[in-house]
Amino acid sequence: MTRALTPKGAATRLRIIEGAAAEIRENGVATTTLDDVRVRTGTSKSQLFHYFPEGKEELLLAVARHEAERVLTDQQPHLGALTSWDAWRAWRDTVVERYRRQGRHCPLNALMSQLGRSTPGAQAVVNGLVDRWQAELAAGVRHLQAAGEVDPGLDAERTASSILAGVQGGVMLLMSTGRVTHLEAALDTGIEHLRRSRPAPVSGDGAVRG
Amino acid sequence: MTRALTPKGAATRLRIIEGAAAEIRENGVATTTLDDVRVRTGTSKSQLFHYFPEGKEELLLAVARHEAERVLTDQQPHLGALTSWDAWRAWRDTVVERYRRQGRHCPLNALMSQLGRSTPGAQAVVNGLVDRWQAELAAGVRHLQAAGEVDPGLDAERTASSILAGVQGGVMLLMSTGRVTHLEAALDTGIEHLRRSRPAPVSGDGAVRG
DNA sequence: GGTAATCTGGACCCTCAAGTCCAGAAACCG
DNA sequence: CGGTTTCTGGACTTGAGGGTCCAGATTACC
Repeated sequence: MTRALTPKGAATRLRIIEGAAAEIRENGVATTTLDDVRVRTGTSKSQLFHYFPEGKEELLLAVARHEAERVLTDQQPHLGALTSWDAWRAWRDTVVERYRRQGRHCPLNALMSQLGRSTPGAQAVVNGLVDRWQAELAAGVRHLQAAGEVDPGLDAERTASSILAGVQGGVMLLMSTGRVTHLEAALDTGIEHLRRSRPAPVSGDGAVRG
Repeated sequence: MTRALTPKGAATRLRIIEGAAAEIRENGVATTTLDDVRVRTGTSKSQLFHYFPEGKEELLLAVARHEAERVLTDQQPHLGALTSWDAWRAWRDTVVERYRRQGRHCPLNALMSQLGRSTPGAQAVVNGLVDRWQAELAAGVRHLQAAGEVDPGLDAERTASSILAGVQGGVMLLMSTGRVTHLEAALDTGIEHLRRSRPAPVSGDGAVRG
């Protein structure tokens, strides 16, 4: 992808990406100019184009990749180990907290709007993120199924897909309205749905709750 | 809001809004210029500023209002009469079809990203849309509750909120990935969740399905 | 019909930000 | 070291697009 980059060069490149990401997180992608990035990162125009020959587009794509990575890592370690109801709840809380803090800005969404979703590069970034996210959730569903906590007849991928949609929509509504209630409602409903799916106890155990 | 507008003027103004909306739907807000709108609507620069003195911002806001209205009317008549499971299913199908057709562009989302969500005007548009949408869904939930089809203990607003989040996220994922499965999964899960909440039949009627 | 408003055409301006260029400093490599 | 590549600084070009202006056409209203 990038050829021959001395340590110094790599550091500068990274500094540019992180500076641009911060700038965009604070002021939005629409108002962020290369000059803003230049000033913030203490670089010059030529450096920007040295490391991102395609110009702004390429830089934004790199920032998008960076932000997509953040989205997932910010949910760890919970997202990677959804093996119990408690783990699911911890994950839920982490997500709510993460986005409550982020508030009304969603850098990734903004970036995508800007880049145009049809660009192959943008496409790849978002597809990768969605696929990985959904896979983790599906794995979590399967864990619960294996533990007999969830109806084994449930389609794990489809359920994960629906939970993911709820999270996405909740975040979008948080951005738009400033209220976190949609996100909470979506997460709670999703988990509740899992819980209630528990198969009618074939062998004793009439209790509703574990 | 707008004072003294002759019929002719009103027509021109509307033509501008609709032309701009179409342009944005086709090419995205980021790439749409006033000149594009001008050409498409057969108007001149001075007309644009005559009808939208604040310039592009004001025009985009008008377009956003227009699109927000479309979002709701496109779901009618079903959204307004969610009084039975069949009505809910019809609504579900309408939504899926509507967004499948719309494909990867979401004018409203793009508009919002562009306008900045903090602008009071943009704020009002999206809040109005969300509130009305959620209210209709909540009304639908209450209908089912009144008919004894849904657990009366369920918080109708919160449930509506969660369904709405699912739709929003499903649409966003449709835009990003091009696949409609998330939206379908979210809607189906939401409705399924309502169905399963049905109180254990106190008086006979052991069947699972109506 | 007159006059006062609204409406329209299009040339012009002006800012801002992306992108280019080249020269010079620093780092790598034999 | 000497040559070559990578890296950096900053002035310059370019063009797009939002916004202004004013003169002239059209319409409303008495």
